[in-house]
Amino acid sequence: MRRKVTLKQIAKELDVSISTVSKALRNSIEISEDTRQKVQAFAKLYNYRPNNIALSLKNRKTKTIGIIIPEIVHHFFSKVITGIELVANKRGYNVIVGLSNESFDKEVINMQMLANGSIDGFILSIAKETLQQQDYHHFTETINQGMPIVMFDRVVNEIPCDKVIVDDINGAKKAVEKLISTGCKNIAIITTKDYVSVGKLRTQGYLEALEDHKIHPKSSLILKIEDKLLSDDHLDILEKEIEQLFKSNKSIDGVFAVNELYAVTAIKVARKLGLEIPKSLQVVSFTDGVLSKHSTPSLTTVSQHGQQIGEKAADLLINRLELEETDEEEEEIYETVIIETDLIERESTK
Amino acid sequence: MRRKVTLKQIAKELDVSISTVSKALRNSIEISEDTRQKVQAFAKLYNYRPNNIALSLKNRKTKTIGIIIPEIVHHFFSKVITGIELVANKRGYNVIVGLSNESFDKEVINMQMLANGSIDGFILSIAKETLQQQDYHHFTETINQGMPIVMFDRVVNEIPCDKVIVDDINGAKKAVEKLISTGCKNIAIITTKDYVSVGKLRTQGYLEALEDHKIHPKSSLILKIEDKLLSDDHLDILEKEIEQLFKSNKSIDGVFAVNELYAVTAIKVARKLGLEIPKSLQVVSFTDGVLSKHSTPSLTTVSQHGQQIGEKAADLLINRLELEETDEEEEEIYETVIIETDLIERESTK
DNA sequence: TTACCTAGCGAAAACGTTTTCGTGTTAAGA
DNA sequence: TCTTAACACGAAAACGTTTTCGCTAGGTAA
Repeated sequence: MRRKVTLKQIAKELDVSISTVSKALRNSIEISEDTRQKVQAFAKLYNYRPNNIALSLKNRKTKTIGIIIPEIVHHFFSKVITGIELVANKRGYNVIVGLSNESFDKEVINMQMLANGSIDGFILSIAKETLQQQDYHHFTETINQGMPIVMFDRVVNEIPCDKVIVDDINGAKKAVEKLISTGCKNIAIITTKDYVSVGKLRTQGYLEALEDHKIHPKSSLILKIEDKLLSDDHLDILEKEIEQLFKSNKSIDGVFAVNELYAVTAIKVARKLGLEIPKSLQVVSFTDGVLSKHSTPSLTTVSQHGQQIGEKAADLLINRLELEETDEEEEEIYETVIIETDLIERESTK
Repeated sequence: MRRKVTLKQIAKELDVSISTVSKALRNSIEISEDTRQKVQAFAKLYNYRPNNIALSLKNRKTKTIGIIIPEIVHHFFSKVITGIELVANKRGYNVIVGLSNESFDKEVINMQMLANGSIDGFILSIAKETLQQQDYHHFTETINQGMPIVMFDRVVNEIPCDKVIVDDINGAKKAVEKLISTGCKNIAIITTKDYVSVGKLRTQGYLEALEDHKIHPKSSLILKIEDKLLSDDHLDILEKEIEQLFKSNKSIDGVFAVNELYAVTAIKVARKLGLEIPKSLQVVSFTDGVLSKHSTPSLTTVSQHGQQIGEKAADLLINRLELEETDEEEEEIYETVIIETDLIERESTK
C-alpha cells in the first residue's frame, strides 16, 4: 500500500526543489524541457494528484457547495440535488449534503459544520420548523460572513440572497382551471396549514382561480391538514379527514391536492365511497413524482421541474462565487428566478 | 461584512502569540487563568470557529465521507443516504455525494475528484455500466492508496473491502413462498437481465423457492427485462412485454417482480386484461418504496431496510477509519454484513 | 549565594500547495 | 575582458491550525 505521493516526495526523489516540481507539472516556461519531462514522467508513474485540501487552504476556497435540505427521501428534493450536482460537476464543483430533517436545530448545526471553511456557499430549502419559528439568524450570519446562499422552493423574502422558486400560485391556478374547464362545479382543495409557505401559496392560487371564474369559494371545501401527517404513521388520520370532507360535501366533483400523497389518498377514499375517477370525480395534484406517474389511475399533476430548479440554483451560486473572485465589489443585487410549472395531463381528469 | 476571524487576528488584537490563543481556547493548563478568559471572551465575541480546511490539512484527515451512488432519485438509495448521514453526523462526520448516473466514466471521475484529499473513505454502490464492463481498477487503486471503501447493495466479491448487502436470495424466497402458501400454482417472475447482480440473485431465490416446494420452473414464466427499460421513456415497451407474458400464459396466478415499477406495471396490465387482484392474480414486489405503500392495491413487498443499510455501512467505514488511527497495523480482515429482508404484507396478496 | 524548578508564554515546524523573488551559471555583445 | 541578459532553478512566504520545544522571570531549597 503506497500512500498518496506529494510534491515533496517527488522533489526528494528527483533531487530538485519542490518549486521546480510544481512548476514543471504546470508547464512553466521557467523549467527546462529536460527537467519538465523527467518530473512529469515521474508524476505520472506515481499517479500524482494535487491534494485538494492543501489547494483549498491556499486558495481560500474549496470548490464545494453545501446543500441543506429538509429530507432526501422525496422525489422533488432528490430531483433538485440531481440538478445541482449536474451543473456543479460540470463547473468543477463538488456537492456536500446536509439534512435538516425539518428540524431547526439540525439546520443550524449542519450549517455551522459546513460554514467553517468546508464550502464556498450554500444552496438550501428551509426546514418547516424554522419557518414556523421564523428564526433566520443563522442565514443572515452566514451571509454576513461573506458566504453566499441560494434558497429554493421554501424561501423567505427578508433574507438577502438569490432565490429560485416555483410559481406555486400560477401552478395551482392551472390545476384548478383544468378542473373548471372540464366541468367541475364544486372543487375542493386538500392543502396544508398556512405556515407551510408553499401550501399557503397553492391555496391562494386555488382561490384566485375560483375568483377568476366567478365561483364563490366555500370554506367547507377547504381542508387544511396538519402537515406532520405527511409522515406515513398518520396515514389513517389523513384518510379519515378526507373521508369526512367527502361525506359532508356530496357534491364535490373535483379535488385539487397540494401534493401527491394527498391526491392518491383522496382517490383511495373516493373509490371506497364508490366514486368513479375521473367520471364522477376528477383529481389534480401538485408535484410530479413517481406516484403520479405510476398509480392507477395516473394523476394529472403540476410538474415543478425539480431538476431545472437545482440547475438554476447551482448556476446562480457559482456565478456569484466566481464574480466575487474577479470583482471585489460585490453588487448587492439579488435575483429571484421563478420556474414556471407545467400541467401534465393524465388519467385522473377528463 | 466581516470575514471569519482567525487565530492570527485574535493574537494580534490581544497582543499575544498565536500559540497562546490556540492553547487558551483549548483550555491548556499552560495558560494563566487571566489570559485564558480574555482570549475566550474575545473569541466568543467574534464568533471564532477553527477553520476546517486547516484542521484537515494538519490532521491529514477530513472527517468527511464520500458517497458514490448510481442515482439519487430512487427511494432505496435516498433511504441509504439518510442512514449514512444519520450516523455520520452523530459521529462527527460530513457526507459528500457523487452521482455516477450508472456510468462507468462518471464513477471513475467522481472518485478521483474526491480521492485527492477531500474525504477519508468511500461508501458506494456500483454503477450498472461498471458491473457490465467488470472493470474495477478504480476501486483497487483507491484501496491501495490507503483509502477504505465500504460497498453496499451492488457489490463485487473480488474487491477487498467491507460490504453491506441485502439478502436478495432469501428475500426473493420469502416473496415466492408467500405466493405458494396462498395457493399460487403458476408463479411468474419479472426480473432483469443477469448482469444486474441483484436481479440475478432474486431470480435465484425465486428458483430455489420453487424447487423447495417441488415446483418445476418453466422458462416461459421467467421474463427478463433489458434493464434500460427502467427509465420512464420505455414504459410502453415494458408494458408490452408484460402483456405478452400474461397472454401467452393464461394460467399465471402469481407474479414476483424484482422491483416496484415492474410490479405496478404488471398490475396495470393485469387489470387491463380483466384480472382481479389479489383474487385471480397475486403480486409481490421487491423494494419497499413509496409506490408499494400508496398504489392501489397497495403492494405486498420485500423491504430492504435501506436506512439500516446506510447506518451499518457508515458504522463500518468510520470504525475502520478510527481503527487505523490508533493501531497502525490494519488488519486486512473485511466484513460482509447481510441485512435481512422483511416481507410486508399488503393488499396485493391474499 | 548557587542551583534548580515552575509558571507562562512564544518561536517554529508541520500539513501540501503555489507563487514571488532572488541567485548562480552561461552565453552573447561591447 | 567586462557587462548584461537569458536561463534554470531554489528559498521562502502564505493559507490556518496544533503541538513541541525553548526561554525567561520569579520563586524555592540547599
